[in-house]
Amino acid sequence: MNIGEIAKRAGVSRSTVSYALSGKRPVSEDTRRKIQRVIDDLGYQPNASARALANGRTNTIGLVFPPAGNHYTGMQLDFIGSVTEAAADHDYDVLLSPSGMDSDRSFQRLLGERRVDGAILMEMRLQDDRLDHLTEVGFPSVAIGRTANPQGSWWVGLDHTALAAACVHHLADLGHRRVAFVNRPEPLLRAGYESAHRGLDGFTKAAAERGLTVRTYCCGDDAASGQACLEQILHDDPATTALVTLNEAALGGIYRGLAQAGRQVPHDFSVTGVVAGRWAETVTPQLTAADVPAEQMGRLAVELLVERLNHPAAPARHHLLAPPISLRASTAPPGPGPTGAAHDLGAPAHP
Amino acid sequence: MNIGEIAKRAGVSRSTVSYALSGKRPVSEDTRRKIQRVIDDLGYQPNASARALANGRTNTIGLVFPPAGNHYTGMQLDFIGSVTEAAADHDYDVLLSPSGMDSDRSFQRLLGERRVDGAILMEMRLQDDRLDHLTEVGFPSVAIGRTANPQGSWWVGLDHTALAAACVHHLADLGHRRVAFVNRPEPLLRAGYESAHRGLDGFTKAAAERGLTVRTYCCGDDAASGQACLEQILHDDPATTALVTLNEAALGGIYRGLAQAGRQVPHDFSVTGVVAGRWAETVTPQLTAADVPAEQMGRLAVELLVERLNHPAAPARHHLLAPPISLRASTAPPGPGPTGAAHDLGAPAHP
DNA sequence: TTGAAAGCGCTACCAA
DNA sequence: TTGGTAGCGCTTTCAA
Repeated sequence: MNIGEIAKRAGVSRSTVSYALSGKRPVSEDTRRKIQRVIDDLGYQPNASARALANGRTNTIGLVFPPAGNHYTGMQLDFIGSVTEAAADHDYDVLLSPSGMDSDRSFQRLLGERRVDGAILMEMRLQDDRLDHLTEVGFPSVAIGRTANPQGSWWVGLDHTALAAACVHHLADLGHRRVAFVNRPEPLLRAGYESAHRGLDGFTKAAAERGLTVRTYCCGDDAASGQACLEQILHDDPATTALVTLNEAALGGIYRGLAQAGRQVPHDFSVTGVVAGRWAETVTPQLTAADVPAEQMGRLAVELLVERLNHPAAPARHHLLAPPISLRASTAPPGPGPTGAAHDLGAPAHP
Repeated sequence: MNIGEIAKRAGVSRSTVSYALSGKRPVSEDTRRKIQRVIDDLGYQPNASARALANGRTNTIGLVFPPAGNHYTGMQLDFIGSVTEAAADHDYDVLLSPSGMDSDRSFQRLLGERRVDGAILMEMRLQDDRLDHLTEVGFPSVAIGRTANPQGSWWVGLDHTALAAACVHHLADLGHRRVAFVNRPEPLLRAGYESAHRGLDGFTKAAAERGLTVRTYCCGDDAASGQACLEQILHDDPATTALVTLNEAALGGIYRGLAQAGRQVPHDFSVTGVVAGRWAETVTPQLTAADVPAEQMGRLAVELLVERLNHPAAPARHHLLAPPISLRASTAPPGPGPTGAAHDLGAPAHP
């Protein structure tokens, strides 16, 4: 059933039906009611492809979500969920593309075949060929994350530098002097992942500023790697009393490694980092962390994109978020150190 | 740029270009090369909407993934990831719909506006209005999960009954007599969630068979609820020595509750259940569980759907999976009970 | 306030 | 082996 059928049954022309639907031209209350009745009776819905072909808009946005290595992280799920729901609120559908690079078949389909009106990019890199490509061809997009040079582009990002620094200051304030940093997997760092780089930067600078002794590690996105990484940390410097992590998926493994090394959190060892709140609360003790507001970020990204689609000439806008650290239960002043067996020295070793 | 432009530059007709692209009609090697050259030069890609309009296929599949309550679970992420990648392998794109019900706007768009060729349904209920609707209008779909009466429909599911029963037998074999069951949230159970119902069934029957004393609980999909639920369990029957859970998101909270109650896993208390392997390994000790093969299920669902799309008259097919229990570290023979302080009975040497 | 008709870009039928 | 052309179902301009 198509618009012609509706027109015939309502005794009007196809254009009138179209206008009655879109409201782009006045239609007498009478005919509009007549048409609506037929539409309701037949449960008519206009064909999306035809509509897209005729007016050049698909009412679909592309969500480019490459796997971060072998698999996806919990944070990505939060983004996908919030983007999809926000999009639905604006009557947009979301088309998924698992593309890691500009040259992916799936990415090419998205753009080249004009399946979507605009795109939201996840897992940004400091130099991002996907974004370069989009900007070059003038395709509307909003990034979750920002490149090294984000001027003139649309994005909603997290101030990873400030967040990692805040973690360092928090630990330094508690009296920690020897702190490790657990980053995302090495391949991602090499690929130029924004969060990994800026986080590392923020950590390093703040640590230098506070005169801390630090070591930095890359760590696979899974529990086993987290555990291995923690073992490495304690092996490299048993006097380490705290760590900062960006690696949500490794968190469970880090805790396990700590437990097996006989370090109790937070008495013997403090853990903090940048992690979506929902996942920070699954570990025991709950993680004191800068909570990634994934829900809000997804929603903002959609809103920016919709705005951009509606106003093609609008100047670039962005949101840089820097959520505060949520104090939970995984940090405390440093304990007596690796040799001590007592867990009850109320006071920090280094005030 | 469109197919006409290509035709003009290659000095052939539009139909020839079309056939050269689709291969549905022989084209001389000469002209095909000429055409290909122009296409490569201009980077031409056919417009998806036009193509969809002309041949009635969108090359897109819909993934209907309703939030399970307030938010999404880790397992859903695994499904989304595997479905998207499997679809990409078949040159299909994936359109997301957060629809919980047949009547959702987003669901109606998917079908009514013919945005997709077929759909994959997640979060099945025993009576599922979405599937009823799809079947009624003859829309090709594959469900991840199955209804009470799955005959004649396409699905890939998990034998939750057998899986939950296997957990019970595993615990009974170890000597546990008082066992709790931690289900998905109550609203989902009331809504008729398949996994929640069949899991509960399998648990109850197997427990009766083994003469166990049991209590069953519903539990919110988050750590806080898990903790609260565990407290309730120990309050209701402090002699409980083990539990079976389907609730992956509550797992961290369950462990926390156990720790706070002074029960060590697995010495004083055993935990097992049905959980995607990746998440079972984030807790310490790692969870002995029937691993949900989410990756495989997503892939199978796509393959079934593609088969169905290519052979509209093919008889319904399905896959019922029943993965074995992966023995990890969270179960052991029951300890001395709630009063005992000794943690060094016959349990495994390794914490 | 309404209708007729020309596209949108592609596919596939009918002829040659 | 190729070209011409009539749709696919909708939007929108032009006329009335």
